[in-house]
Amino acid sequence: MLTLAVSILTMRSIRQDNITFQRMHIESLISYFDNHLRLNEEEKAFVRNNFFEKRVRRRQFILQEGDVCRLNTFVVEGCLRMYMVDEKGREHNLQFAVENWWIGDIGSFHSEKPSKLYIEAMENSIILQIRKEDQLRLFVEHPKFNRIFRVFTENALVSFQNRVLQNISSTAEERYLDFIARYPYLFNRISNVQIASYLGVTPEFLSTIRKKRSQS
Amino acid sequence: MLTLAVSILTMRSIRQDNITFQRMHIESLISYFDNHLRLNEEEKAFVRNNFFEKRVRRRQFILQEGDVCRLNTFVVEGCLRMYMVDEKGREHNLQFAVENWWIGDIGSFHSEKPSKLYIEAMENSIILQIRKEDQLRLFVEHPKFNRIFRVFTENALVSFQNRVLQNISSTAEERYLDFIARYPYLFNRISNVQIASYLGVTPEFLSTIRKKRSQS
DNA sequence: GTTTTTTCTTAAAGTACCTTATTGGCACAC
DNA sequence: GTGTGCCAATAAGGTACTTTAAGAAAAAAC
Repeated sequence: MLTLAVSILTMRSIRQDNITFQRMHIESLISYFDNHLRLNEEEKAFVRNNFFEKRVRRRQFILQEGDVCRLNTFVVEGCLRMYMVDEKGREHNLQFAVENWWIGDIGSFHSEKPSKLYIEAMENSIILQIRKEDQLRLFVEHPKFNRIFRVFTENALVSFQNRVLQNISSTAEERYLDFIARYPYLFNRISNVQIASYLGVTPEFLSTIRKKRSQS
Repeated sequence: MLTLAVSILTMRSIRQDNITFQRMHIESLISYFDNHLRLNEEEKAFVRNNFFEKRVRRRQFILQEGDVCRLNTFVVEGCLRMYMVDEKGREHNLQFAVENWWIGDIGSFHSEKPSKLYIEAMENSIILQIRKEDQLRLFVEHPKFNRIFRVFTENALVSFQNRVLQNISSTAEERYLDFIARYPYLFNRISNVQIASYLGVTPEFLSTIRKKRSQS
């Protein structure tokens, strides 16, 4: 009898923890927004009601070529990558996303045309997603989010501009060093194959770059 | 006396034309906005009062390395380019802008840090510019523009993403063909030196690509 | 209309990077 | 234990692209 009571208590405690834990995730998105532009209670409620949590396991896809991207994704925990497969079957990483990053095929999301991209979890991950129609409502009913997302998009644009500049002006070695300097937390977390694909070189050539650097 | 009268008339007529002409320019920006999201009279008035027209001649700069980019620029007529100069003195074109395009160093505009970019007119051009503080007022006083500029920025982001994908996955020849297909009006208008710099290859190599293509 | 500058082309030698193939190491499944 | 990926490293031969130099054509400046 005593044992039973303890076991029920334990279960309840675990359940409680899970609820707290899940609530924490959407709250971390809310505080993320709130840090950019203070939200009122209505706006917070909209976020709570329209983003839903999802858990994806390593190697699971949240978008595949040919699908229309109908969800915008915020990463709470874990790591994902977005990539293209060319006609020779080679993969090319367009973007990684770890904690507090957004990921999605914006082009497909807006045009509602089939995406040419894949988004795959590289680790077991926890994400928050919103449907396109809800995001549109978000922008109409709570115009503040236009401003927030305009700034996010501008920041993303700047980093892609820098990447283009690097690609047309730097060697693979320079791009690798810049990657390490810019994303030290990624560099320790993902394989060199993935980094090579992001930089636009073969893993073999990245390996020779690394060797050369470790020697000098 | 008659001659004098005629000459005054002519002058007035020219002056009149210029005024009409100038008014037309800001109106073309207004109808550009209006096509994206219908503007009311207040919003139109704000645009009329806060964008100012400027004429720049070929080879003139509207931004130079080290300057903070404090203006956002809309091209009414002409053609400009934005580029970086690397440590070896080579120029790398990040973007062109012709009629109805926006150009500016968004990173510097927001951070107010010195830009690493140049923006130079490649033809005599007519542009409309807004100061940063006025654009911020635009966003606060007329929230609709957050939405408009969010969409512009998203479109720009998509095209830079495509460019990154191309740079890491395609050969110079493929990128050249794509450039021609995507921007036929630019291809006829700017020199191959500039196109090469945009694609990230030397003019000499672009020349061999062109030769190879003209033969087959 | 002439000079000056810029653009386009060609060619040869050099370098950055790719392809293919082979190896060994490490994690995970059966 | 043995098989089965997946990842990192290495090497040799090949290709894409650069560098340098030089000449001709076109455009811009005077």
